[in-house]
Amino acid sequence: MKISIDTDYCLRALQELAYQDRENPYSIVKIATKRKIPHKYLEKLFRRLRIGGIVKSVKGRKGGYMLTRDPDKITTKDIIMAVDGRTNIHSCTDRKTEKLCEFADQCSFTDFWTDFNTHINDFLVSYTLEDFLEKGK
Amino acid sequence: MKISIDTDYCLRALQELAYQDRENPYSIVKIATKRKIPHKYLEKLFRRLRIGGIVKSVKGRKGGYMLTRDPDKITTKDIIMAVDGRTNIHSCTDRKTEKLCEFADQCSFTDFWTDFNTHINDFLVSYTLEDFLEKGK
DNA sequence: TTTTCATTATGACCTCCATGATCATATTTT
DNA sequence: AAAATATGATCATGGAGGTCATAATGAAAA
Repeated sequence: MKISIDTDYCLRALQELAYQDRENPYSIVKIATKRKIPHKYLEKLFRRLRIGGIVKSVKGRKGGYMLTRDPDKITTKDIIMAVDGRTNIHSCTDRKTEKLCEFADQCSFTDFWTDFNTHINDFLVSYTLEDFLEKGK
Repeated sequence: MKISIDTDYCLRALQELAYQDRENPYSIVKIATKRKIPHKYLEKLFRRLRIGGIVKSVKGRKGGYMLTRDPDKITTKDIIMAVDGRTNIHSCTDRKTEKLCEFADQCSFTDFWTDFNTHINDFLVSYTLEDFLEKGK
């Protein structure tokens, strides 16, 4: 039960990107060096963010990345979903086959896990990228 | 951001133990075979639960484990703390040195992580082992 | 009283996968 | 040509998950 370093990197990188001009692409190398993130690694993360619809890319010289929408429209849930593929802390599925446990409906833990997932989800939806920007800068 | 299998195992095992007579030790082998948990692995987990004050042990023949207190006095937070050593999802510390980030007080993410940890903590405290026992059995 | 046996106690060890990170190379556009 | 993204292969490592061997303990059988 720990946040992945991927999420951590993405939050910092997206914060940096949010400070830039929305209309001009900003390169990964700049973000990476500024925020001290391995830039080859950040490339991979931004690929996921692009597929997840958080950022869009412009190729070639003068290219780079831009946010697809205003920071207050990007929740932490959106970001974690894009980068990790899920936000639920537990699913009543087999760890290997991914199949739902056949006793889930009669299991006394199911409600607990569902409730837990919901709490986390609600929390993550309540924070947006906007919340991480210093006002007045 | 995923619950450890250790937590999962412990919840099931403690539920099983909670169904037994509080005054008589119940052996790990019985719990393990009943709940289909590798018993050698469960031994290690119960060591942590004992050190964490969730269960107490009786050695020798007829020995085994017992809960140290009533199920409604054992929260999921207690269990996860005992078995994983923490319940916080993120700490603003270096992953290797464990030292607190020197910019934590001026960092715009600190509040978010603190808030996140608090939410999870509150949630975990609100559930006890009692909640997982079928009434009327 | 002695022995046996079922249990916990402890630490070393093993295996494997996910995480974290790099490299090489292709593609695009100024 | 240069500077950027795009993509996939590959590498390294730690931690998660699990096993093994052996000692210590204490109740019950002999």
